[in-house]
Amino acid sequence: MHNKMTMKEIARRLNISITTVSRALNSKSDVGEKTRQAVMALARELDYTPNEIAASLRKRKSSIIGVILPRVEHYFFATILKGIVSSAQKDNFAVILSESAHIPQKESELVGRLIGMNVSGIILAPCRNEIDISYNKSMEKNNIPIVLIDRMPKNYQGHFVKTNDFHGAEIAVKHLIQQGYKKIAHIRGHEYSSIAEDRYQGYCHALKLNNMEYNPALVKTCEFVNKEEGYYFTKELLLSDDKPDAIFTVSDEVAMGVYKAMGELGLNIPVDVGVVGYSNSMVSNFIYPTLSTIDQPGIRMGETAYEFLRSALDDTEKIRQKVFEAKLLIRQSSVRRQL
Amino acid sequence: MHNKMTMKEIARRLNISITTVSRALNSKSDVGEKTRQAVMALARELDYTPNEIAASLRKRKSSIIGVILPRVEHYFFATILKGIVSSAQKDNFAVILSESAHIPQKESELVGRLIGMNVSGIILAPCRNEIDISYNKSMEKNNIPIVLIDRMPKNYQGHFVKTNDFHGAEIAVKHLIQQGYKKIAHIRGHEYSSIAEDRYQGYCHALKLNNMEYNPALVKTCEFVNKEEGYYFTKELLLSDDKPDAIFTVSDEVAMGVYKAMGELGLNIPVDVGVVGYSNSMVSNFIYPTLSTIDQPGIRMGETAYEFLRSALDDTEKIRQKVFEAKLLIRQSSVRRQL
DNA sequence: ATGATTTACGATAACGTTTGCGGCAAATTT
DNA sequence: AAATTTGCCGCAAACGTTATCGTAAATCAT
Repeated sequence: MHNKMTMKEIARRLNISITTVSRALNSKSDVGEKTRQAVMALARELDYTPNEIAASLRKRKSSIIGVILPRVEHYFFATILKGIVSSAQKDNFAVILSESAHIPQKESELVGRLIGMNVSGIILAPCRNEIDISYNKSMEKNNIPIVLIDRMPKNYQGHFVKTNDFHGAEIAVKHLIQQGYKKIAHIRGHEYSSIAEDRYQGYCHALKLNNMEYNPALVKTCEFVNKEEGYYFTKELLLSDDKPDAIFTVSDEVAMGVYKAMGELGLNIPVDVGVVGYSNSMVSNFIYPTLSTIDQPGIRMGETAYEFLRSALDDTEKIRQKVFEAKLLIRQSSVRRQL
Repeated sequence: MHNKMTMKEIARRLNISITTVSRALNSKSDVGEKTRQAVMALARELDYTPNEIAASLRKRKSSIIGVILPRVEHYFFATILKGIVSSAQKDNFAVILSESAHIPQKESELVGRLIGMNVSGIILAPCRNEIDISYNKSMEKNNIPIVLIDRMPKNYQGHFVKTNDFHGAEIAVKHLIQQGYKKIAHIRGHEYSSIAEDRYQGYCHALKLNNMEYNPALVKTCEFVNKEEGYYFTKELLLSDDKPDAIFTVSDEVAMGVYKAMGELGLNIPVDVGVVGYSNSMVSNFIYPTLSTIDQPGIRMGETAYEFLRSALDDTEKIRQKVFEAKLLIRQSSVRRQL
């Protein structure tokens, strides 16, 4: 069990000051070429690894960014994470990952802890669309830049990266209409989720554009946004008087429940009922029939969020915002003529 | 832009020493009840968040653990990560996540950086099964405990959490045999991956146990272990003279390629060819026909790895090892009588 | 040659904590 | 009543860096 190498030790062995060692290793000016070489060589030989903790204490900022996601194992968030981690790694930035589990209070706590760790910035996928304390804590009080991803409060003014959920829903529903479906239901997410709200609005907008009547009985609101609810609401919808002939769901996962219910009811997708999901999860392309869905470029969103954060560290004025356009992937579940 | 709250500031306002503030906040002894209350109250009021960077510099250890995974967006790893993050959060431990991208040298670099960040331990899913430098760097030289997860070098002696890949493969193949399949192919992973090797050995073992001939032409080795290779090798297998009537794949993802190839060849699963995958990915239960596969409890593995690491921090002697038993999930893709 | 600038380095003080040591009352024991 | 323990607290030194400032020597311009 070796003792840990420090600059002090290198300085001692070379008979120079710690200051010089520091300068040499960080390739700053104010250090002679020979001494720099000597320091570098010895550092390599002794397998010196800089103590970034100490450095960031002194510099009052770290090369660590914090990431807070509602759920880490969820595929879409996992791809966002991938984008963040892989691009952060190129810059030698570390990523501290935490999970809010969709609990606003936890989210706020986590922001506090991240600040305590001197992270130089935070990427946050908020659980709700409220004006939130987390944001204030980070940005205004501690001057740590924050980039919101995927969801965000209304009238939010800061950095963000999202997809155009309104438009995504709109083209999904428009597509169903073009396929000849007449009564299109929507299984949506909570009211306090900005993405669910946007998708719902997009759904309404598409109906209006095509002179189709809006029927509140055809809109169901999930609590947990999972398969079980998709299953439950599909049964409810299809066993009611107002039987829809198409269902647009807020997520692919919910659509999985729709499929299951359809199977039990002996209904054919897409002949009897058309289905369009949201997110282009792995599953959607392999399920039978393949599920039409809206593609969200998770990895690129993660990368972009990281880049925004990085540049916000230097230039604090400019506000960076990016809306990725949603893309409709037409597959079997919504194409009537196919059969 | 407020200035950051520090113990010094709290001390100044209460006219006491920083020492006392520290002791009060960390609820140590040697501090009076009234002063403790006062400190706590003021800290809350000022929204003080401790600077953990400074603390961990002084204490020479942090409440941060490092996690290195080959790929973060891969479902199985994402579930492991979930297990780690959610249990770490309960202890107020932070998780630094990095990705080795299956590159051993990167893996080794990352271990170095994590050590530089004073992490108190590392959970590592190694890319290869070589005796690796990363491990030595962490454990022996710096005395930072490390827990390997999922894969590991041969003859590895330290802490680990894995599943019984040998047995998993064995029961998968045994199941195919019991279903009456006679020529069972195996699409496997790299030789230098311990899990691929174990599964391959399990495959061989099951054949031997059932007096079935081992035919090297029926074993294909992937380079990247993805859909494309599954597709490619399936075509190769089924267009050859030695046409198998069942395929056991090293992962569900590879099995996706198998499905695609089957579709193009007009072959029915499971009638013409039986398929069993590995990992119980989300997809497997929704694809048509549903894919029989081996379940790996990713979340529990992550949780266990974290617990091992935590307890290794206190008790450095004991070596902790856990092998989760693999579980066969029989679904449609391997059940012949169904049709 | 003389002054002005540049180069290369060191001494010192931070950054915000924790901790060993010691002080000094009050409380308790002998 | 003296001796000891206990409770509460502060001083000062760390932890391993980096930033600021100063300074001797070397180089430059005049």
